[in-house]
Amino acid sequence: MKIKLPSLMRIPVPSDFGFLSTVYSHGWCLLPPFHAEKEQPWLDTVIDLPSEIHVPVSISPAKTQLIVHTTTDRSFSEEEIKHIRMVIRSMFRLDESFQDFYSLAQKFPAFRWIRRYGAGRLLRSQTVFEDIVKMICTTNCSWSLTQSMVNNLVHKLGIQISESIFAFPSPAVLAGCTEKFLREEIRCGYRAPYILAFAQTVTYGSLDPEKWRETDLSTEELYDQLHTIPGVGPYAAANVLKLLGRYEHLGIDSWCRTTFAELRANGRKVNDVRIEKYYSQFGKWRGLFMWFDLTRNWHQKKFPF
DNA sequence: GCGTCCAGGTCTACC
DNA sequence: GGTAGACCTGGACGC
Repeated sequence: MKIKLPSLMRIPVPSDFGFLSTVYSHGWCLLPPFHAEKEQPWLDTVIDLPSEIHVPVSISPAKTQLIVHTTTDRSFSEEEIKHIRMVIRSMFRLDESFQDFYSLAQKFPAFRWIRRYGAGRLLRSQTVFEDIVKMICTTNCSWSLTQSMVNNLVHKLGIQISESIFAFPSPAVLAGCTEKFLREEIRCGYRAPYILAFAQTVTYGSLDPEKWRETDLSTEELYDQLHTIPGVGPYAAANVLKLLGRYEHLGIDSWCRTTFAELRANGRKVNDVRIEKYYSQFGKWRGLFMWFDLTRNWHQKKFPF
């Protein structure tokens, strides 16, 4: 039986969930298919159904719920509606428990703000594949170049939904590209062979990164597997791990070093050993503590987007 | 407008 | 195991 997707789909959220704090938890909300307007309480994106239908949605918060609007007037099966709901819950990390994280944060006065602001959740893409491709695009370049690469990927290879809305390209589409195209049209530079090889391994090989969101592998085993992907080094592997719900690695980059130095060392240059040592007091949550420590100003003053 | 320099994370070759 | 250099791009800067 086919039923119409309601223009208002409502998804309950946990009491410790903060919509804006999650949307602006890091830069992903500015990379398409995500689209967020400066501090406006909604997030646009495109949900890809298994039937290869792409559904544009706009998500906004209510008191204890997310409200999902869609502009499409097509009908959806119950399974498709279930899929849309599951994807949105996964993007906003609604099914992850942050109780232990908040309990630990409460013990440190400097970190009590995190729960107060409903922060703690890191926005993630629809698929692990998309998160990894985007993470490779953040390596060794400025944020503006990352935006340029992802914009090109989506607008030149993704399915067009409307005039301005595109879906993220599938592994198969990326696997069918040439290295030359990725270099010259997407402007990926030397990352082109890495992205191509990853997409081809996912499409034609045995690698299924989506399994990593539900796996019995230890964090170190998972880290090692991520590290085997060409183009994914310590920084990228650690930050993909955070999007998989594992926070034991810090994923320190140059911005983290500079910000830590300003925040906790009076501007003096610090090495990674000192940063690791400082956050080791937060145990398995240390990666998340580091991130929200360094981005505290975003939440308390003004999001930098 | 043009040329040069620099920052950024990963990989590879070398010691 | 540690280190140096190459990879590539866009932005900043000087002329």
